[in-house]
Parts: sequence; C-alpha cells; structure tokens
Amino acid sequence: MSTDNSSPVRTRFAPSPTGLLHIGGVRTALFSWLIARQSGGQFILRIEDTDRERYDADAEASIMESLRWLGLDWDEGPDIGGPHAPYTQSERLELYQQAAKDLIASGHAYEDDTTPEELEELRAAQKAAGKPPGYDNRGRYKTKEEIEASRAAGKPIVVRFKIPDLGKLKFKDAVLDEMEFDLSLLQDFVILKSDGYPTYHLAHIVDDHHMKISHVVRGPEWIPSAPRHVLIHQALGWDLPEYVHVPLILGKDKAKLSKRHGAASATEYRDEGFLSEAVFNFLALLGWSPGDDTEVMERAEIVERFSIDRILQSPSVFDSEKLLWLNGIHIRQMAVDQLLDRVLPVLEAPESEGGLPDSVSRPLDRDYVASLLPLVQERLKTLNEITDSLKFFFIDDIDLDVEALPGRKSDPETAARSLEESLALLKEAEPFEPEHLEAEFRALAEKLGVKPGPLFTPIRVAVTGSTMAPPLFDTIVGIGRDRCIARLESAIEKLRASS
RNA sequence: GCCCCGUUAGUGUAGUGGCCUAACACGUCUCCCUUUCAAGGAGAAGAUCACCGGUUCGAAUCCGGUACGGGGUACCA
Repeated sequence: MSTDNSSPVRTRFAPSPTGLLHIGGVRTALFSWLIARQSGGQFILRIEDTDRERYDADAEASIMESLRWLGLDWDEGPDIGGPHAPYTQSERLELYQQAAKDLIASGHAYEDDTTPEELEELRAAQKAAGKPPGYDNRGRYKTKEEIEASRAAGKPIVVRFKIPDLGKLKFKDAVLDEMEFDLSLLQDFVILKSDGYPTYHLAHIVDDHHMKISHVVRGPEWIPSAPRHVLIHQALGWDLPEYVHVPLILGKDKAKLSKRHGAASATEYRDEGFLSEAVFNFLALLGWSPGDDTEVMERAEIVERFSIDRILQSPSVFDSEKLLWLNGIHIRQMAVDQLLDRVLPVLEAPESEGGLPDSVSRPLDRDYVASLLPLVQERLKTLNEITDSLKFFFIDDIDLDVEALPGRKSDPETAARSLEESLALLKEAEPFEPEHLEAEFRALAEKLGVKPGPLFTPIRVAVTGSTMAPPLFDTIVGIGRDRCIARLESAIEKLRASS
C-alpha cells in the first residue's frame, strides 16, 4: 500500500488523442512535470488510445507540440522510446489482456456476455422503478458453459472486475488527504472491452506499474473512480502509487473551460503572441502558490519551489486579463536580442498571418529591428502587437487620418502651420539625434507660443499615422530624416486640401 | 436520485485557533510622472472569510448541518 520513498520519482502525462490539448490538460501536465523535475525524477509521456471511437490521428502530434512549446520535455515517450516501450497503449494490448487473465484466474474478475442492449434495458427498468441506474452484477452468476455458448454464438464478451464485499475502502491522496468510499455503492465494471481493448481503469494501472510510475497526477474527474483503481492494485498485488488529484480549471463564467471561453488549446495562446514562459508561470499559479507573495517567476524558480503540499483542492477560474499582464511582464524582462528572436518571425510572417505588409521585403534587417525594440518593448502585452507598433517604420505609405492630425487641442490651420515650421526645422536639424531634436522642437514650440503637446501631436500623427506611438524623437530618428520629411510634406498637403 | 470534491473582495492567491479592525497580485477608479500610448510611482473603492449551529476564554482557521457550484454515476477517457 505504501510508496517506497527511496524509489525515484517518475510521473507521467497520459492524454488520450481525441483532440486538441485543452488548457486544463496542459496544467495537469505541468504539475506532473513539475513534480518530476523538482526532485530530479523522470517525466514520461504515454498515449492512451484505447478508445477507438474517438481516436483522432492528428491529436498526438498536436499534443506533443503543445507540451514542447511549454518546455515540458519528456524522458520517455512514443516518439523517443525508453526502457518501457512502447508508450502507446494500442501497442501494449497483450499486457492488459494478460492482466485481465490473471485477474480472472485469481477470482477477481470474470467474463460477462451481457450485451449493450441488455444493459440499456436494465437501466431503463431501474430508472422506471426510481432506482439509481447501474450494472446489477448478473455476470457473477453465469457459468463457464453459458459464456462459452455465448462466445460460440458470436456474442460480445467483456471482462468485468468483481467489487469485493469489503465495506469501506480507505486510501490517501496527496492533495485531498484521506479518502473513504463505500464499496457497496460500486458495481462490477468493465476492464476489458469486447474489442479486446482495455478500459482506462485497467490500462493505466498496468502501464503505471510496468513503467514504475511513482505519482499518478490527474484531474479531479478521476476521484470517484479511484477506489476501483485501488482495488485493482490490491487484486494484482501491486503497490499503490501516490495519487495527486489536481483541481479543475474553470472558465470566466465558472463553468468548465470550453471553446466558448476563447482560446482553448495551448498552441492557440502561442499563436496569439503569448510567451511560453508567461503561460507556464501563469498556469503554475492556478491551484498552487509558492506560499509568499512571489508571482513572477522563471521556469527554474518554479521547478525549485514547487511542492505537492501546496496544491489546492479548489478549482480556479482562468483569468486571461492576468495572463496578459504577466505576459507583458515577461516581455519586459527579456533581453533585447532574446526578444528580437521571438519577434522577428511575427514581423516576417505573411501579412495575412499578422506580419508586416507583404510589400516590405524580407528578411528584415536584424540590427534595424533591434534598434527599434527598446522603443516598444515596455508597451507590448503580446508578441503579436509588434507588427502594429512597428509598422510605420517599415512601410512607405502610412495611412493618414486627416481628422486626427491636429490632435484634440488644435485645429487644421494651426496644425498645418506647425507642421510647416517643423518641416523646415527637420531639414536643418543637426545632429539628427533624439536629444538634440527634442531641444530644437521645444524651442520651436516656445517660438510658436504653444505648449509642446499641441505641436508634437500633429508631428506624431504625420510621421506614424497614429496618435499613440513611442517617444516622438526616438521615433523620428528611427524612421529617418528623409522619410519623415516626406511624411510631413504629405501631411501638410492633405491638411491644405481638406480645409 | 445516489456518491465524491469544493466554497477568503469581480479574478488568482496568502492565511492551518489569538499578531486578521483579513494580506498580496490582476482588474477597476483617482492622482503623480509625461509630447501621445504604455511602463513606473502614490492612493482609493471592493470581503458580514457561502449560510446556520456547535466546540473554545477566543474560529476564516476545528466539528456538524444546509445552500450553492463542480465532478462522477459508460464496453469515454
């Protein structure tokens, strides 16, 4: 029953390939990975594809992609093999069938020929009688001969585990602590389906045992069936692993997270410009905390500080606002050249995929982009915002909103005059550096008898096409003198034409 | 229906019997900084600790019940 403390920590993530890896699944994987890494143990990836109905051939690859993106690397898995290969359940069928045979031999399980139709009838009858639906254990009383006759007749045969008459069953969960279940409430359940595939209940236990898994980390939906799993272990004479049932993640409306809540899979967050560091950090803080006020952490720090005892039992709501904030923090903490590597692919992507206009030739000049990055780094909340924030440095024809040109505190006529003065100054200004330009333009504002704001706004709009931009003079220098001159001229022209 | 789990500001968390007239963070609002937008700084509002009862000199913390939310009750995982 007890876990040998000296045995190495081995955890696993065992998704079924039925679709995209949901953010809740990612968090389960993260905790599982964290437990392994935290103690220098191993993390195993296993594919549980025993449901042939819901199997999705593309799911496995996308699940791996999500895990890799988050940096949840595995030491053994279907793609890299390992000492307990194969790591895909459909390739391990003999193991489960053998276990089922053993359980039958030891009297812990039996073959059952009850058909799905009969089960349906049974449940309908129970429902009609106002009783809770469930299997009535009728297979226990069938003779070998009956089963053989059914088999010969081509009826489907399953193997069921026999719930022992043991009263209450107690076991320990690392998060929920002592658990107690009344076995009389359970019915004999299927461990081997009629197609020869095991159910989850049998398969995961056989695999976890052979793969020497020390901690079974999984979602809370498994809590009710945990006693079955304990029973199977006992029947097989195997030690129990440590159970770690992690809490649920809910959507904004407190319902189970689903597609309705926006991004559902991990890779969608990647595609929206989130840093895997930030998602990692954020997810770790859902249902766990280091115990003090620390929130912003790098992977290594989380690995070091993680502990099972501090995993919460209560579900938490996924707050994308806070993720956004955290993403901004992680972006700001990044060194420029590091950020450059993240941001370049976004800028260079096709326009239709959020990159710069296709008219801008690729590859971009790394040094030029690097020189612009400090201007926008602290303004970014996601990587994807880089395109809009840097766009006007690359394109020739900016979209100019004539209405916006004067700003709120001026009028077209004044703006036009200001821009003409500015244009003259811009042509002459030497050296062409932010500090110097600022000094010159402040002097100009004084000369014109206006505050800097009303002067700078038209220039900003003329040069960037937007009322919101990085500091003006850094921006002007970044764009370059000639292009700024051209943009000012064009702005003046448009102002005159509209008035 | 039955079984299981949960319940601290809108959200994530801290708190494990007295330091709690409940802390931190996100979000919201105000102000400062400032050429815009951010970032940063300073503040504010926001929680009868789900409710009721019990134990105790003392309870967010322990116990019981209720309510609400969620999960399970499959030849799905």
